[in-house]
Amino acid sequence: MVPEKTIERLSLYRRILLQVRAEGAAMIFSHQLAAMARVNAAQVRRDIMQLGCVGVPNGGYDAGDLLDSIDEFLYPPTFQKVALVGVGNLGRALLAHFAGRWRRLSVRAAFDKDPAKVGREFSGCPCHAVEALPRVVSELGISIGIIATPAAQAENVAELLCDAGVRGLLNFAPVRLPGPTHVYIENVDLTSALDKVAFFARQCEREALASGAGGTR
Amino acid sequence: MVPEKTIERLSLYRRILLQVRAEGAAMIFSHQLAAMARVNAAQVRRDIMQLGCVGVPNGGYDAGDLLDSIDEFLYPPTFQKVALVGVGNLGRALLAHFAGRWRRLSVRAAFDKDPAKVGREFSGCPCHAVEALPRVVSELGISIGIIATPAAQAENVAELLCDAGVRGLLNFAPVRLPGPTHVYIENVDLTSALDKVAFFARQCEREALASGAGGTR
DNA sequence: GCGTATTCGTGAATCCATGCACAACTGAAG
DNA sequence: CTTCAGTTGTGCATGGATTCACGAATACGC
Repeated sequence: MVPEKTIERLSLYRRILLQVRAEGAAMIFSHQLAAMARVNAAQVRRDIMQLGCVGVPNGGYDAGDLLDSIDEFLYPPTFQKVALVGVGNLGRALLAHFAGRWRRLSVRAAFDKDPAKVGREFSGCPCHAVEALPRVVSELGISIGIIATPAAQAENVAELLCDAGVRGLLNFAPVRLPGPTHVYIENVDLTSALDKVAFFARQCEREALASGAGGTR
Repeated sequence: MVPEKTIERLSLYRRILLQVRAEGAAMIFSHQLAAMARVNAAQVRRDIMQLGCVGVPNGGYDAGDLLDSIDEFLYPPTFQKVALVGVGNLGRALLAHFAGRWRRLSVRAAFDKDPAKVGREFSGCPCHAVEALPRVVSELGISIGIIATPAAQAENVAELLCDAGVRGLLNFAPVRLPGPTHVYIENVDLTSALDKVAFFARQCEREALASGAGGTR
């Protein structure tokens, strides 16, 4: 119903609006928001329409109202809990990155199979043994899983999480996870991302040389 | 010319093919690759066409040839060097994640403004002061930059890198970077990603409840 | 050699996202 | 009150990516 990209942009608008409000601006125009988010102004207005939020012609949008509408639209009325599996370098970085970033969403449990990590806390989040996953996820009512394990374990972990009742997965392992019905899966492939940048960087290089417009190299 | 998504998938196919070859299979069909990459078989064939690589009807593709073609297509003839800025939690995780993963691509320099980090090595990559960035990037011939700084510094760092001659940027800071011509920019927004999963997880939840088909919660 | 079942390559159709352009509306100035 | 510059909301066109569907080609069994 609501386009995926719109959700991503709303999350971005929210951060921009927080900053805008901190600077004291009460009203904001679509083209201002668009410039800061590096998107088209029409796009911004379309996205805002999805919220049911309206602006006034020649008046713009009320930054506070907009922020509230995004919060209400994007975040749940009840608290939403997240679990992270794989407390390696990436897992710890994600825990630190996500800690305290939301009001009604937080990573409440981490899991790892390394006994040295079990029982410790990482960025305020307790680490359990993987064996305890079904029980802990169930008991805490966790609805989202983040997978930061090596590729080999990813599929297994995904199944564990889904069986335990999770409804969304954010996967950082370099494999594409299958999508069981009624579980939303987002794959973030860091290796592909760098491969892509490397490829198009070379293409830019060639274009720059061909057109004569160019950097230092 | 070549679709962005195709490049991402080729990177994925490559990893799958490495595994397939390790298991001893010589030939592979488009539908097999498609199943493992969770995409459509026609998509796989289209992507492979871009390589100029051909298969034989009813015979499939030669896994080795395919792998070589992808390597040749995706990776540069000359070595490609990468710099990472921001050696925080995320930066260190990325250094560890990317270390030794490619043959003709590697992260050769890291930068941070914390004097305690300057001079040390992280995952085999030396950390320099940010002030040294223009010189080091130039001297080493680095063509790609990874930004893992807080949002506030991201734009500045991006400009530094571009001025130093970088042709591609992979940005993990929670802001959208502007795109100067002839520099390819990829924004990876972790916060948006989790927001998106959280949103659609709730939607899945509702659907599951509505349809009666369901998990444990 | 021949028929059959299977797969590749690709034109056409479909779908989704983005950008353009304009009518409708508002607030301010004269 | 009237005019006018400026903004919102949205129909329409554009474009890119994905899927469908089918002709052409091939391996295999007999």
